[in-house]
Amino acid sequence: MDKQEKFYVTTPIYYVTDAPHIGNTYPTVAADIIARWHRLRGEKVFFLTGTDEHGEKVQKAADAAKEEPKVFVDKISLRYKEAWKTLGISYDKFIRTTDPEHLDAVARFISKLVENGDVYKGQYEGWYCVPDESFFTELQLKDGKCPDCGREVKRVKEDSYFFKLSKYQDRLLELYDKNEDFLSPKLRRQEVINRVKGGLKDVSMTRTTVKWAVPFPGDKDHFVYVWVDALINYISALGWPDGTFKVFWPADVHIVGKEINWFHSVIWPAMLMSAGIELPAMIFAHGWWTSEGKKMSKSLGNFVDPVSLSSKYSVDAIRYFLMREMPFGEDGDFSEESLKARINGELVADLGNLVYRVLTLAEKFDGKFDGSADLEKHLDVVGIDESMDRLDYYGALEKIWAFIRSSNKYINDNKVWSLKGAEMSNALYNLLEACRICSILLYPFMPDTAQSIAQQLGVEMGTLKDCKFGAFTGKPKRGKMLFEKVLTK
RNA sequence: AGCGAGGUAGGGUAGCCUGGAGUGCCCGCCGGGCUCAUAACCCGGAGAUCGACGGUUCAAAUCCGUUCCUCGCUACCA
Repeated sequence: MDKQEKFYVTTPIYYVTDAPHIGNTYPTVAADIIARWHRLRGEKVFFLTGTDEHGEKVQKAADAAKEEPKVFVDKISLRYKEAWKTLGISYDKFIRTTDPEHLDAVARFISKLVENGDVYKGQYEGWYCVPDESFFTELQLKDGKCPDCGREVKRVKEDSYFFKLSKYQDRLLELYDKNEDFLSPKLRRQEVINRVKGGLKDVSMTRTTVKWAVPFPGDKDHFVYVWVDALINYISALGWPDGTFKVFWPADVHIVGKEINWFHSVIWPAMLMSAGIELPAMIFAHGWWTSEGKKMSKSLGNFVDPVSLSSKYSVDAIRYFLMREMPFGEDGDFSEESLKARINGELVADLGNLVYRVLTLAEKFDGKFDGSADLEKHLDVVGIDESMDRLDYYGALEKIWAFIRSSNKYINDNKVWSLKGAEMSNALYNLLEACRICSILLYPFMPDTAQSIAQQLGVEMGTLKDCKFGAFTGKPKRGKMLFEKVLTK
C-alpha cells in the first residue's frame, strides 16, 4: 500500500462559456475521490482544478453579455467555485488562466520551446465562417459549409507560429510503448497509438485575430492559441520551475474527457519533451454521459445539473451515483430513475440498513464488543486499493459492496438478534468493525456519510491503515438514518 | 472512408489474453425464510442455441477466418 509519497492529480480546466454541469462535475468528483483516497493512504496530495478563461469563444460570450471579458470570466469562475464547494470538492488550488503567474509561466514556457528550435513561423490555412467568426478544419466542415450555422465558409490564410509536433512522433511512440498506463484506460490506447503512427502534423499555436489571449513572446501581433495556454496550467499552478513544482511534478494523473484526450496524450507530452520537463505518469480519458438516453445539447437544453440535483437528493448520493453507474472511462446514461434505484437499492437497503440495524443491536447490548474476525475474509482491501490505482472506481465500489452484503448476510445467517453473551459480543464486534472499515473505504466517495457512520459508531475517522479488524473501541449511539428512501414515480 | 471498441438470460455486466460441463455478479420477475432493520435483510427458482456462418481441437463464449449489427475516435464540445 505504500506507493509514492506524493500524489498530484488534475482535472481539465473548464471553459468559462458554460456553467457547471454533469460533464465537468464528473471528472472533478473523480479527481476529488482519488485525491481523498491518496490522503487516506497518508500521501502528500495536490489536487488541482480551475477554469480556462481565454479564447475567441469567451470573448464572444462576454460581448454577448455586454461585459468586459475579465468581468465576465470572474463571474463564471466564481460559479464553478461555488459548485465545487456544494459538492464537497477538496481541491488544493483553483487555477485561473487569467492569473498573472500563469500568464508569466506561459510566456516562459513558450520561450523555452522557441529556444529549443521547435517553433517556426508559417501560415495557417483554414476555413472561416465570417458571421460566426470561427475557423474550421477541412474535416470539421459539414458538406463544405459551416458546421455550426450551415452558411458558406471561405478559405483564409494567416501568419501563425507552429509547434514542431512532427519531430516527436518516435519519442511519443516510445513513451506509449514503455509506459503502458500512460494512455488510460486501455480502450483509448490503440486509438491514439495508431493515429500517431499515421503521422503527426505540426500544430498552429498562435492567432492574430483573437486578442483575449496571452501575448506571444517576441511578436506583438500574435497571441497564444487557447489550448497551448490551457495545457500549461498543470505546471504554472505549481509555480514551475520552482515552488511546489519541485515537490509535486510530474503529475501522477491528468484526468481528462475523451474529447480532449488528443491534446493531453500527444501534444502535451511533446511540448514537455521540447521544454525538457518530466512527463506525467498517466493520462486518463473518461467517457461521456447521455441524459435520459439522449445526447446532452444546448438545443435540447437537457444538461444534467448535479448541483440542483444535490439539493433534491444529497451530495453523497450524487457523488456515489456518478462513480457507480458506469465504469470510469466508458460512456453511460444519466437518468433520475436509475439514480433513485441506486439510492433505494444500494444506499438505503444495503449500506444504510446495515449501519442502522447493527447500531440498534449494539445499543441494546450491555457489554464489551470482542471476538474473532469472522467477517474479515470477505474484505479485500488490497484489491480495492489496486482498483483505485487504475482509477477503477466502479470495481472498487463493487468490492466494497460485496463486503456490505456479506455483513448483512452475516446478521441473517447467525440470527444475531437472538444471540446472547459471548456469541452476541462476537457478532457485534464483527459487525461494528465492518461498519467502521466501510466508513473509511467510503470516505473518499461519500465524505459526509462516512463521517456520520464514524460518529454513530463513536470512533474517530480512520485512514487506510485502519482498514483491518482490530479492537473495537467505539461507543455506538444510533443517529439519524444515512439515507432516506426516495419515492419512485 | 480510415482506425478503435463491442454484440453473454427481460435490462446491465464479468468471464475471453493463458480453451475444459454456460460459471459469476447487480437490477427486474416468481416463490420462500426472518423479524434486529427504512415493505428493509437472507435463501431458493424461472429465464441464454454466449450476434450469425465456417474452421482448428478429444473439448470453443474463449483460438482462427468470414459475415451481419451497434457504438466510439478522426486534431480546440466535460
